Amino acid sequence: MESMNNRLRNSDKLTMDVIAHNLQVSKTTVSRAISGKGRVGAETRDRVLKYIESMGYKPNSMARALAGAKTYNIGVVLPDTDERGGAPFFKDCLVGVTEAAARRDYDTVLAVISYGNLSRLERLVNGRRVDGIVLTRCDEKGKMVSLLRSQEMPFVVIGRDSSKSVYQIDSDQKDGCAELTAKMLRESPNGVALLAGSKEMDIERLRYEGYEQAFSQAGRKLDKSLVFWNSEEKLEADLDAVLASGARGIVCSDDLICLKVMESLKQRGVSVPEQMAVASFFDSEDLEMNEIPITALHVDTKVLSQKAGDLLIDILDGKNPEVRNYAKCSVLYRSSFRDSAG
Amino acid sequence: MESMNNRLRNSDKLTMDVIAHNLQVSKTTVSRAISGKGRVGAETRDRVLKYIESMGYKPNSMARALAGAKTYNIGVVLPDTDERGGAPFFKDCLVGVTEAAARRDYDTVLAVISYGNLSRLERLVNGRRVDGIVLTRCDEKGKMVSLLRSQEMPFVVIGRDSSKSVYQIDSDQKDGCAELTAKMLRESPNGVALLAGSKEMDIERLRYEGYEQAFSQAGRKLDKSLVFWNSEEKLEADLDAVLASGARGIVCSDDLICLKVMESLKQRGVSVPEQMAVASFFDSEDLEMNEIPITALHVDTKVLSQKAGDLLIDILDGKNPEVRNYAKCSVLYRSSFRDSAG
DNA sequence: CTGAAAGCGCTTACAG
DNA sequence: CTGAAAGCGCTTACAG
Repeated sequence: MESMNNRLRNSDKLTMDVIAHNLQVSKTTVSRAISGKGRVGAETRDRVLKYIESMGYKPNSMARALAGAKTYNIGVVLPDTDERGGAPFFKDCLVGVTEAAARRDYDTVLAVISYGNLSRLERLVNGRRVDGIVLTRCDEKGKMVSLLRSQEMPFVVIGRDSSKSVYQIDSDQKDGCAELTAKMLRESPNGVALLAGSKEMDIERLRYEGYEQAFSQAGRKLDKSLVFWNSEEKLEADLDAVLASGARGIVCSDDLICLKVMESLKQRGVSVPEQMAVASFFDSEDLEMNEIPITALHVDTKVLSQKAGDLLIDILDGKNPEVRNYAKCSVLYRSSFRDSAG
Repeated sequence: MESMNNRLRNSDKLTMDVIAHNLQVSKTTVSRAISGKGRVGAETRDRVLKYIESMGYKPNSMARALAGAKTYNIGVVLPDTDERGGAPFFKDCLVGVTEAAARRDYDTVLAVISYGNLSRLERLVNGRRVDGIVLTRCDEKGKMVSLLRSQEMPFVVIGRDSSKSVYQIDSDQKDGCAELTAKMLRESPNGVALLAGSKEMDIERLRYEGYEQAFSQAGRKLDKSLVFWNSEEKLEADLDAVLASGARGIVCSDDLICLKVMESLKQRGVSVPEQMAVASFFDSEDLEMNEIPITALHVDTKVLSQKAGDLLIDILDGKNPEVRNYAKCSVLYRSSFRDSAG
């Protein structure tokens, strides 16, 4: 009878009060057993844990949020535009952040931003509906950063941000370029040429550093005459030089240059990869869909965004992580260059 | 001095209590002015509203959630798989639902589901982190429906669901087919042929109904000899018949049939759209990318999902909407058939 | 190790 | 039309 009464009471609404009453302990003890914070006797803790498990009790998240001044929600900002090929990137971001968040007991709330209108983000931030924000690729990042700073809302950026004080998580292109170059170098005794873009661009210099690093790590001499800057503008001449050099491998700093290289090599009757290995430091669908699919350095958006979620929650947990963080790039081997070692 | 004191106090943390104190009214009044529920003098209301506006006050959403037993969050479920071409669909769903939600002061929380593991959804539901759920295309919909029902969590499904009691929002293919057929009929005095799939399939019969409707609405006689079921299997024979009939238009019930039709017409030297107009009742990227881009009925995922969000919130607001709801399809005109009227 | 009590910032009967 | 007060379901000093 007694137990039946309890069941009836409980089935109505199971709260810490009810649990405490049924277990003859205090609400405080129940709370501590669940959260793991504060001392509780091991025996008591187990009893509580077992009971809530058996009853399928889940703490009310809103009450927890209010009392603890934490929402356990993180916001993810994405643009409402559908740029060509952009959708997979954003879906991967969302999935990655959400998985990382879920593992640490956070949920993900969306803010969809139209150009010129940050109201959706303001809502999340001003209404304190989230504890922190992940910013994905979007216009007006600058404005958002100002807003978040002024409201003292913690945030991280997926991708490179020039500010030294913005938590960010980017792909480790330098290491990736080094890895790809190293692989090619191993099979190309006469060197590997680099067809790069403008030296003025940070990203181009970074890729060059990776290229450089592969040589020094392999203990090989870098032949500067095989490095071509601004290559789009004088591709044919550069390729003449590469072919004359006897090098059997080319790395291109992006997909556009690479596509042109492939076309020119085809014109010249140079077969890829038999006579010349080719790879790109930047992947794109066009590389995959090319007549001869092209090996390229690939950024795994899901991994990148998982790290972004983890980074944000580290910050929320009061840890002091690095401001700039990098996720490893992977080489996606396709026909234009195969790693015979692997 | 006094006012400065207030400013200092307020800048610390602006709550209803502080506002009530500063305005010499009760918290109750402030709350009512903001929510619009319960009577407040117009003058008082305006004073409150003006004040909170000037102070940039935003009610704490967690407190509101706890007190009101409403989270003002809706959950959206999506799979973690990246099926080919699926990403745009899910991004559009998310954006659509989120926009509809935002307009009605709700936020969107994600639940990413891996196959065989509903724990992420359970978290949202059991922890009462959301007031309702939007289910997108995913495996295990059946299990989810059971879970949601057992927890009495309101939900809607994007797409057709066979259950008569599941709130759902689907594209209005019947009307769309009718519209497309009607347009073609107007320019094809000798009739429009339908190359369909299996009569056993609901969706195929539905499309046929749309086709039929176009005839009756136009006051034209439907020539059954121009309707071909299971057309994939005997396409050449069917096309022989269509061409012999003198019909100048063909609608195909899906993209696969349509692609085959285009190929066969090319073989036969029949030029599209000059000698034969062609369109599909189901769009796909392949239709857009075809040598002759093909006109097709298009489902606007964003509109569909906006309606899903609105439907869910209608339910949450205690309205009693229809169980089955439809969003208009639109005809995407491409080269294979142009609407000369438009 | 454990508990009584205050407090998080709202909403909403209930009583003027 | 307006307010005092209880309550939403937790967390967390504070005091044993």
